[in-house]
Amino acid sequence: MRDDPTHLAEQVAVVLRHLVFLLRRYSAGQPLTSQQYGVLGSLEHGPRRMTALAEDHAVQLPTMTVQINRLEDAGLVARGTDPADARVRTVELTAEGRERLQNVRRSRIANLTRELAALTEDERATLAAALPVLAKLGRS
Amino acid sequence: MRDDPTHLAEQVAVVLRHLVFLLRRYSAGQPLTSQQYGVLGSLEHGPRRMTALAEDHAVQLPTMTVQINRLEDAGLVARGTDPADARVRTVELTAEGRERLQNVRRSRIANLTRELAALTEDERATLAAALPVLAKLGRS
DNA sequence: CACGGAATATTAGACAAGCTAAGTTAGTTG
DNA sequence: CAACTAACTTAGCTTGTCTAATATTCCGTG
Repeated sequence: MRDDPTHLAEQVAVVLRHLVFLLRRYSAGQPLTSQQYGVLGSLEHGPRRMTALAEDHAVQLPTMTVQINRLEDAGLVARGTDPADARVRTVELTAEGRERLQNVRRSRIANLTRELAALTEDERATLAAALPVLAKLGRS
Repeated sequence: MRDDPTHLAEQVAVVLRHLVFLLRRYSAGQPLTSQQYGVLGSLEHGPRRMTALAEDHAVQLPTMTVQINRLEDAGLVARGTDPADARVRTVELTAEGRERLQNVRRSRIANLTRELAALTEDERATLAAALPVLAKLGRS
């Protein structure tokens, strides 16, 4: 009964709700929304096309168009074109976008680090061991 | 270095993003939104007042008013009044609301259970051990 | 090479979820 | 009792998402 998947599932469901809640609290009051930071993150390693961004974030293309419009208005990304295919629009970080991304990432990591530092070493080890398992969920 | 909080924080951040993503995918296409199910869940153990619901879900009162309006229109909750204080509106599940909540919960648990069943017993144990630690995050 | 279909993106229009500010009604207190 | 406070609701805004419709470009076939 200790490792009954259904029983475990109920506990996981509770914890997941807690975590979602936490994340929402973390990102309240930031200059950009978490979705927008997510998009910036996708551009970290170079330009991407609209379709790729939409797939990355599991949204429809028009949704991504709206997001990129706003980020472009804010000067954080720039649109370009693919020389090989004029239908394709590319998107890349501006210098300011890159800076913003780094700042936010640092602040997020710092927050999390503070929370993790409050745990015991055993707890951190337990958590670290579970991360690969959590990462596996949903990949099936 | 293995248990350096900053390093761990980076990994946790990645996994959390993954989990949020997962949850969003789970709740796509359901008849109600996950927020609405969340509200139904808060009513499971009896009537609550608007302020209490808003606090539960960390939203402002007007947001909760809108949610309850929709759930009331859908026949899933009913508003009442507090006999001791006429300013207070209470909200409780209707029979249909309770049924809907149970259905969704069953289906969610079933989904999660299926995913967990695909793991090895060791992985489930690792996950189970980490749940209390995850639940501790953000409580500080 | 012209034409039709496929691919890429944007625009338009809808809805949910959140916010703040302002309004209403009902208790509470000097 | 008048003024203040508390509990909600309403109104109006922004963001994020969707689908449907449109524009533009590419490609394959006759």
